[in-house]
Amino acid sequence: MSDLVTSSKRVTLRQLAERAGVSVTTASDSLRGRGRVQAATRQRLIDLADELGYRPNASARSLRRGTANSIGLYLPDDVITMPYYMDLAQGAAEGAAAGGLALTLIPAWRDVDRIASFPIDGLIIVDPVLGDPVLEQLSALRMPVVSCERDLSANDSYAGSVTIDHAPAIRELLEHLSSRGAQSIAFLVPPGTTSWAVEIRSTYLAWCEEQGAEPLLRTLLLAASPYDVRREVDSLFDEDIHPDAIISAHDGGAIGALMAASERGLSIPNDLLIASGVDSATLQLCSPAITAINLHPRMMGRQAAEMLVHLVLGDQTGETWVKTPTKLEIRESTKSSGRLHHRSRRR
Amino acid sequence: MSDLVTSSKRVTLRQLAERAGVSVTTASDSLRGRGRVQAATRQRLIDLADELGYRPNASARSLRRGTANSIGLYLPDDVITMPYYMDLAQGAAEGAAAGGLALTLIPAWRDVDRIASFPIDGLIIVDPVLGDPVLEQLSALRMPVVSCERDLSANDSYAGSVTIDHAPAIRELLEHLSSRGAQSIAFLVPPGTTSWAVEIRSTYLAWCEEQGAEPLLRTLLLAASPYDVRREVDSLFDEDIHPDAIISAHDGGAIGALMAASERGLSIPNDLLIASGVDSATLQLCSPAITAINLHPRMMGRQAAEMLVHLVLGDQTGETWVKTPTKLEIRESTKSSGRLHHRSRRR
DNA sequence: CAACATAGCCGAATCGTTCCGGCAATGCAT
DNA sequence: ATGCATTGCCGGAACGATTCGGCTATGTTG
Repeated sequence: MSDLVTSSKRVTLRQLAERAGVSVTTASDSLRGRGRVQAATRQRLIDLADELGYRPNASARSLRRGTANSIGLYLPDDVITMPYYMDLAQGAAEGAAAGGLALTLIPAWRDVDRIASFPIDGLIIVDPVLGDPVLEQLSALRMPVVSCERDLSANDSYAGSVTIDHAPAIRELLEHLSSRGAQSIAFLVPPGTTSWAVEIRSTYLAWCEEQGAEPLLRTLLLAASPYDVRREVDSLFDEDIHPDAIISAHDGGAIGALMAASERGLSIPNDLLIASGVDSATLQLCSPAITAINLHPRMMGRQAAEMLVHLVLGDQTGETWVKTPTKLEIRESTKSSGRLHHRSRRR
Repeated sequence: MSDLVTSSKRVTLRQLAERAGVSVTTASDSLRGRGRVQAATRQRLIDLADELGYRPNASARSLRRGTANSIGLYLPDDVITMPYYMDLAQGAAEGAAAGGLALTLIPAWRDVDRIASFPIDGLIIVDPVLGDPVLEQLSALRMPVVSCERDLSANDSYAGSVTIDHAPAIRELLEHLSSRGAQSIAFLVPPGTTSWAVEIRSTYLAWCEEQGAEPLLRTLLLAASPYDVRREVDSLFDEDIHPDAIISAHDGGAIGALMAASERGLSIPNDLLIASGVDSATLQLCSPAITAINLHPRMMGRQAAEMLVHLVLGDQTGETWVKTPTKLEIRESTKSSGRLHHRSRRR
């Protein structure tokens, strides 16, 4: 029943200082751990602030410090419906909050000026896409920018980035399929406008070369229509190719492959192995559940946010080039116990 | 090459006023359309502001006005990986930006105090879940709160909400299936902790009653494991039930149903119709593509944000209870041309 | 011409926090 | 006792936009 509870306004630093019988300077210094304040006094202020539920006014702090107390998240516009990005966004929000900053979601309008008009101290660019006009003007933002995944152009505007070693991950998947007896592994991959696409594509080609195998590559937009997906998958069977394994870079392609295969009476994983380069909930619900590479998007978002927080706060500690680990989630779609059953080639 | 371009700092109102040879008051009044300023002077200031690329400092404005210039988005924590929510979030970001506010993504920590510590003027609660401790303390936030979808508890803390008329949407789907010859329609639905679940569940039961049909209801968590999904779907076939249509409230269940059905050698849509209560990209990639209800999440997010912007800015105009339309996306999974082929019942 | 109204503009306070510089009191060495 | 360093605390000036009230000129009315 104290007046503190009933007072509708939030407690200010001045009120806190008055209650404690000290100046606002001392109050501020106590709470921020700055200046020269007796330990006892400092603790008294901290306790009182806690008791009164004092919360510093973010606007005032921002004005004084010349910061916005927030970082922005810039997502690719055509694929934002992928659950991957929602996970990443949540991780970023958590990472930002852990550093005392808020996460502002930037609308998918490809325009630097509009981004610049948001009150943010830094920006996370997710999956920089080659040709995005925004990327070329990042320096105009005059704020630290970190990327999730590399920028393909030789863009030196980034203060840091969180990346994934796709090469070993794809190799692990290829080896896995190979160990299950796959000899002809097809690969569906988006066009090379992101470092992810480029990296997994070249890794696949290199691996094929090493193995002396004929690459079986199909290009498929991330935002491919159902029709496109089916056409590309079908093309793998229509010609006299008959792969015994299909990897799709994104989950939709894997599901499309599963569908096309079962329509043709192929048994997964006995006749054909299927895997996805990105994990998603639906892959687990398929029958058989589809093997996929878990890219840990939530962790990636969190790491990017934490890194950016450090940069924004001028913290010299902290890496600016970190890697997120991957994990191959092996599921039924590649669990054939014996060797693959190779059907006779027919035309 | 002007000093304006090279000056690294942003232009302030004071600098703008000095350049124009007027006071800051006049400058502010001109740009905000307040006070008494000659039309010519006003226009001159507007032009100059545009030329210098003046952007009001959000922190200063916030401090002065006592607002944060931002609204928060609070998402359910266990299902955020659904693409539905990513769409909704993007729509909300756009809606907020259209009103000059930023959208802050609130981390999925169920704690009012932490929400209150974010600099936001209002909050969007997406899919209020019965039992969420945060919902009971919304009034402690002392800011307008709008919801996407109704709150099941008689919570009067909302200043507005965006809802969906699920009843007619589900009825349309049921009628559609019925018109395709379905006589025994099974329904997979989450437990009744959200208004969505409750509404579609009761609509289904009511419709069954009207039709004199035996309801075939299975409860399935939104975040159900693959194992759970399969168990519930299988239970529809294991017993002597043999539905000729299955609706799953969420897309994962529909895919699970499709998988289970094809394993049993059922032909979709000839032996069994399948539909989903929520649309998603993967549903279109299935074979056959799965009929679904498009809930227009992006529009919903946008509407909620716009409504909240109005409330925050004290705008009296604008509805506080709006509805988002739905659209039944009919696809191959329910497009059987003739009547369903009813197999002989066997045990 | 006096009295008053209004248009057009501006000074200065305000929001809440941070932090530079300063002041008094105390400790310490000479 | 004197000089100097250190500790503990505080005054007050920013940060940039908004806005209240007030001040001049000019017009308007009787």
